[in-house]
Amino acid sequence: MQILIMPKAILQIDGNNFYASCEQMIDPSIKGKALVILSNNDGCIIARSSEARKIGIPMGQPYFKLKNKLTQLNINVRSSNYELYGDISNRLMQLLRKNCEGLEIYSIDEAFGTIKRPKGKSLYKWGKDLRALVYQNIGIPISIGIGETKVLSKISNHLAKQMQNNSGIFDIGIVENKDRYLNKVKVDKVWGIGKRMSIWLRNRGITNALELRNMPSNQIKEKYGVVGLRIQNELKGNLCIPIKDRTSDRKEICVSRSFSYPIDSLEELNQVIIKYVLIASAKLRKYNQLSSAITVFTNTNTHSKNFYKGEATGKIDIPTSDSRIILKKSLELTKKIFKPYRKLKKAGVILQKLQSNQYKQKLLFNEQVIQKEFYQERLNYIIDEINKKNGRDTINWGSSIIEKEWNPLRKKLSSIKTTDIDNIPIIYAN
DNA sequence: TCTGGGGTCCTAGGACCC
DNA sequence: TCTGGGGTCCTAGGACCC
Repeated sequence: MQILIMPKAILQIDGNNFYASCEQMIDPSIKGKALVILSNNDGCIIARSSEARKIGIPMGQPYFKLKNKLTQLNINVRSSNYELYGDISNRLMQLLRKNCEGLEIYSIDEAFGTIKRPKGKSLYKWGKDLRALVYQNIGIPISIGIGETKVLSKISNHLAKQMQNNSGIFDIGIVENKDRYLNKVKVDKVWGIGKRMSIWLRNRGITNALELRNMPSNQIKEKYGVVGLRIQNELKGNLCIPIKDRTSDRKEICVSRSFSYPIDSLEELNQVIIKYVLIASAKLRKYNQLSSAITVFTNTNTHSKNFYKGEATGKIDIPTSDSRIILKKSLELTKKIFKPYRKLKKAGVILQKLQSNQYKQKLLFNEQVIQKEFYQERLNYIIDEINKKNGRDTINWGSSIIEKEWNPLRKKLSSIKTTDIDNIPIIYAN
């Protein structure tokens, strides 16, 4: 991991209503209209266009509860199309990287950047130009918050979204009356303050960012240790959470899904675990990393009475990214967590203890083993390449043939116009 | 009938070592 | 009566994030 040199200004950039904006970008017929995006299995609402937000459609609600209302109000609905969002995200991040000094990609729709601040000057104009450039090239509206630390730039972005005339840009690093702005931000909107902490703070009369910044730090430290202290320090303008280059230093890789219908046999559970292991180990190879521990887990419906959760972890002696070795281990673990007569609703695998493959232990054994390892690596590589070109399931291990029906439902999926050649829009010229 | 998926970081406590 | 002190490593679980 590379920690970048302490900068003068931190930027926090995010795509507005990112999933909804992506959908609206590829389908002009829903531009400017109310739209919601559903999670896997079309379960919950996980994103809304600003129009849907204005109407008062809540976030995180189960779709089945709101289905009628959405139809009545004529609100557009889409299943989540992660291939599309991932592709747009890559383009966005590439453009941002070109225009910032340092960049930390924080999530699919969000990044922290660094830029030198011209002495005592606001970066508002600079941000406005960047925003225009992104809209022109990617077609997605963004917001930019600027401040001295990550926590302050997050707050700045939050405020930017509320200011009608600011075009989604705000620079809290240079404003005259900073405290007045901090006073406006509710304490639970501060980055790093979640449900538990905000209840604790409110019980002590701390309701906004300004009060949090000014409260005695020993109280925070006693209750929330360095984590709490860091947030307070960042509010004071002292950079404690560095900008990181996280392109290759993931700590774990998790692949998990809910099934479209419950599973109750070991064979079926094995099948889905195999599928998830293959996705996870391909990711591992993509990031040039090796894993030396794996966890598999499964559970029944979280809302049911006899909730069951099984979890097992196993070590892999020599760190690897070889699908076959990881598969073998994961199936041993699957046997441990399977319970008959339980209607399993979800399962997943987590690859842990990741390390870079630059430091791979060389085997000390004979030539034959090295040869075998070499061919194994080639085999994995070739499978990845073929799947990258032709789609994830083009070629696969014999054991992973899977019944389609377990795969999550996406009834209202948009087509993938930017990543799939068959879906490229056709324009007819007269 | 129906309730997402993928991460990070920190701490406490146990096992073990000298 | 009295029961060292310091350290590391690992794991489970909490809290938070998008």
